[in-house]
Amino acid sequence: MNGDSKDMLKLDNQLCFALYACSKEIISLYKPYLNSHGLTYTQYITLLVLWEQDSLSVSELGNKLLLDSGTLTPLLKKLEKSQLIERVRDKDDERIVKVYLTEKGKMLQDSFLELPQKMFCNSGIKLEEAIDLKAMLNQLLGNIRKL
Amino acid sequence: MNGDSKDMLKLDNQLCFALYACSKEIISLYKPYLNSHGLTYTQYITLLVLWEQDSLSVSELGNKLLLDSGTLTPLLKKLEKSQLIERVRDKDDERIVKVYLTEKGKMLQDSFLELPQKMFCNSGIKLEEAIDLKAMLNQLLGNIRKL
DNA sequence: TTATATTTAATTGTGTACAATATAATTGTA
DNA sequence: TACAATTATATTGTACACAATTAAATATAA
Repeated sequence: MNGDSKDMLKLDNQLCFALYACSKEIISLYKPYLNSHGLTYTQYITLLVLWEQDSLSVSELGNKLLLDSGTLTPLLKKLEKSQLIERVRDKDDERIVKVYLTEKGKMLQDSFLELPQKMFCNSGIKLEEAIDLKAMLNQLLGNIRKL
Repeated sequence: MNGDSKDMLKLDNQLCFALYACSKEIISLYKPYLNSHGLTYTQYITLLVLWEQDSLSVSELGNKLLLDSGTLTPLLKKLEKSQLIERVRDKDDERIVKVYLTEKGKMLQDSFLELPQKMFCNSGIKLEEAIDLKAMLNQLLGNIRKL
């Protein structure tokens, strides 16, 4: 009984560590591609959201990316400094800062159109498995965020 | 064609983001339990390894946890300050720092014996799914680390 | 309408992560 | 034995990540 409990505490039996490690390792596969454009992974997924829907507020970005203003504010300032986005305080509600892609930011999307395919190949995973895996992750994420 | 490429770039189609988000959210479920013992998640998994096998070097810990000395050195110093471990430079090879659990560090394991079960319930995932999910993650991790 | 509450970003502080570099100890080899 | 190459850890610098707090703007209620 106590032995079972100790077994469950082994690193290799931790689903959470598998997630944590996998996440980091996959992100590290992105780095060569992203670095060559001066981007980090977090900056990249922020751009993914904006390419899909421009002119979001900081909190809307945070809701989609599951990041708070403590992470996003400095990150967005960096993207602004590299002239990929603009941060504009909303005229109607001055609490809100809206984020807009610049022309340079919009154009940058073209450089990444092939990246998902490239990353998929790098991962060496089968399409079926990738679909299953993502479905399970999304369901798990849904469970957690309902709490 | 171009439309497909843009679809693939949507955040919701990114396996990597699902992993990244899931990892963070599950870790956040651990926080209440860990904080009450003054631990972070990374400190916790470091202790998991040491509870399984005491007296590892910094690089051995790093190999298991997929962390480098830049992360581990300050983390281990914090665990040492809270008297859960000791860092001892190896007599035979002075390059090596070995990490030992203190009595207090060994005892602490008892406080966490029920945590895996608790976390599993919190996640709301089915046992079968958790097993499948971990198997897929470990295989993916294996693929990546073979590159 | 004025006081209170809520919302939104920004700031501060702590703790990872990791690349790049530094330093010291050890090993391999001419 | 010297000395170059390697190994192990530590340090530095940059960038998240998030809790807690602050501050400003807006909404709500008495």
